[in-house]
Amino acid sequence: MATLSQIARLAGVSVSVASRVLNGDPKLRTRPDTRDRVLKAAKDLNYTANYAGRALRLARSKALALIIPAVSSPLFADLLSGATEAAEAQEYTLLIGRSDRITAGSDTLRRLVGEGRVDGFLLQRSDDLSDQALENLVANDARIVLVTSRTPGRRGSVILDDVAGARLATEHLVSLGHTRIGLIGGVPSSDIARRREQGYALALHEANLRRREAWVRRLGYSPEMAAAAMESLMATDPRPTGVVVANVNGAIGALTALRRLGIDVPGEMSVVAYHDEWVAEHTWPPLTTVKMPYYQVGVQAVQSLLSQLSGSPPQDVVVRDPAPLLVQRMSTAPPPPRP
Amino acid sequence: MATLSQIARLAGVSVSVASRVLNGDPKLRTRPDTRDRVLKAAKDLNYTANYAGRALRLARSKALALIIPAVSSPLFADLLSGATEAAEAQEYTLLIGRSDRITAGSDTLRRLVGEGRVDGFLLQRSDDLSDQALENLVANDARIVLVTSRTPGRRGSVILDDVAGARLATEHLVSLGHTRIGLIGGVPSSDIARRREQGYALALHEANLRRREAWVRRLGYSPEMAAAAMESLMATDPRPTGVVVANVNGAIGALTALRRLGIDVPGEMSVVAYHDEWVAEHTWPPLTTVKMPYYQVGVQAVQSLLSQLSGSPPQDVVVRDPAPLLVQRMSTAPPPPRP
DNA sequence: TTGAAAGCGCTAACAG
DNA sequence: CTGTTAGCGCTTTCAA
Repeated sequence: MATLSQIARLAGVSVSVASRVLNGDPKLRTRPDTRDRVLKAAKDLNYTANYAGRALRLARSKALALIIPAVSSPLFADLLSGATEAAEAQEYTLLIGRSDRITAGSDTLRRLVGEGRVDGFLLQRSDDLSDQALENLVANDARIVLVTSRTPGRRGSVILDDVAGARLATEHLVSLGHTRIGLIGGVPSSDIARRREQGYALALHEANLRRREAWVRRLGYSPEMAAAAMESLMATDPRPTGVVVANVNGAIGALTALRRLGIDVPGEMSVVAYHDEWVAEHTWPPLTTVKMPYYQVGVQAVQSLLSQLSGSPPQDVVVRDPAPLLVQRMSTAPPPPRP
Repeated sequence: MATLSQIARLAGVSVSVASRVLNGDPKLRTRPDTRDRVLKAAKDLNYTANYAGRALRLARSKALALIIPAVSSPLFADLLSGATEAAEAQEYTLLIGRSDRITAGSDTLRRLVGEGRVDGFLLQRSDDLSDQALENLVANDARIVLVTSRTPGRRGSVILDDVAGARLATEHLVSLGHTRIGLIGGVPSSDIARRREQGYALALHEANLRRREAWVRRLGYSPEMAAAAMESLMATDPRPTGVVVANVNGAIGALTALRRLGIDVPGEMSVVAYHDEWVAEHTWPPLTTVKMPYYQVGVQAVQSLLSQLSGSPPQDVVVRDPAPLLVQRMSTAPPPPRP
């Protein structure tokens, strides 16, 4: 590849002029034709600035890393698209990492920025990283923003409006006439799970419905865990007629469990899921979901990170736009008539 | 972060010694205690070599990019894991890009390596990039390996054993007693699709079954396309009693179509899918699939790329290990009795 | 056994 | 309006 000095030589100028022309330095005044010669030389030699040279000089890599737990969830695509889009708009490159590698004692994060490979991180924690471990890990490092989760001891996060989302899901069941509504939620240690449960509780409260501890399960979001949760919910008496599953992938597992038990959906049991993704259209029955602005979380997260990197104090933001949207499909219906 | 010269100063040696100690230069002979002082200093200052400095000096970034079309397919996770694992084993970093951005005229690829951000690529083409466009794009660039696809004019690829996989899927239906077997395949311009169709044809041939053009569809792998294909297959007369769908995500769509049509699976129609993924366990009925070594393709691809980068001539490799595996679930059964 | 020094490609302060 | 120059952090040749 061509280097700056080759451009300069070809254009008959010094490297510094070439550099400034190519970077569009605003406070540079040149004769139009010098400028043109440089531009032409760059085009002729098909010049692209060497990344390492620039990074070394500027002490910035213009790269960010997105660290996420599970790349096998289709949900992840939205977040990634948003982040990629926003990063590219600012001429940043995005690296993907897996957060199951990020354990309490690991220095993966520190190493990546220590090496200068990336300027900062978007970190979506995995559920088995405790608040304490997380805080130790990220300390008050302004080069990190937490995605979808927050932790008390630390600023710099962007999350969904989980209470609004879970509330909308619950209200949907309420509006169909359900009075016995269960929740298949995340693990209790997760702030995300707690917010979603709060939304659920809020909707029940406003509908004057009793919230029964026997109808809530907190095993986690995986299809397997949610399936187990659903099975145990079905063993309660009386059992719920509708359930909100706090994650689509879990809802898919829950549907499987119901099928195994021979329970008709939505005839005997309604299921509404938090989050929407393409698979939800193809389950049986197709899942009624609440679509959350996950893409926008990605966008906002890189914007937050970039502004932290340029010195602004870390903020905790919650993305409310677009608002949670109920995508009505076929897994929900009025409850069966009381015998 | 600490720099080499800080280490050197702290250890009371020159930067050159520090560098060589830290890099484990084999032809360096030092007094044990000099070595120890350097190591200790590095540990005390928590040293990590600056990435840009090294990249600039060595003119290599130690980073690779994986460019794929659809990040929303759970399948992708396997490929990514394999590639990541293999890359990290060689101390390379992996970048993810989306190949829908890589259009015929685009210079995204050239720019990424032109800038020196990455040393090379794994490229999984999107179906709508023609052979010709692809060849123009990648020319004979040794910094690229094609993943899951190949193109006649070019060496340097790693693919699955698609004919074996599709054949296994088809044989499964044959062994259940099906004689009227359809195929929902990829678009005709795709070499991948052609190989899978070949495997299908081969199995039919060996079973002395007639291959009917009316029973094959070539619309593509998306759930929507496969659903459309399935619908039109069901309009044939006589219609097939079993169908192999050349991609899981397509199979999920195909199941949806069958449900819309009120056709019982596997009672009236058996469905077997190429590729396995977690969602396949949770469809209704759970999908019988052929699991392909996708993870290993990821591993092999970075190995191939790395060896191309170090000068070996590009090879075309097909991953056969582990062999395609039939994962029997509930979407396949013997054909209905002939009336 | 160790050190000095050059130079990778780039930007920016400063000088003309 | 344009050029000279220092230096980012690193590896490596060469000399001591």
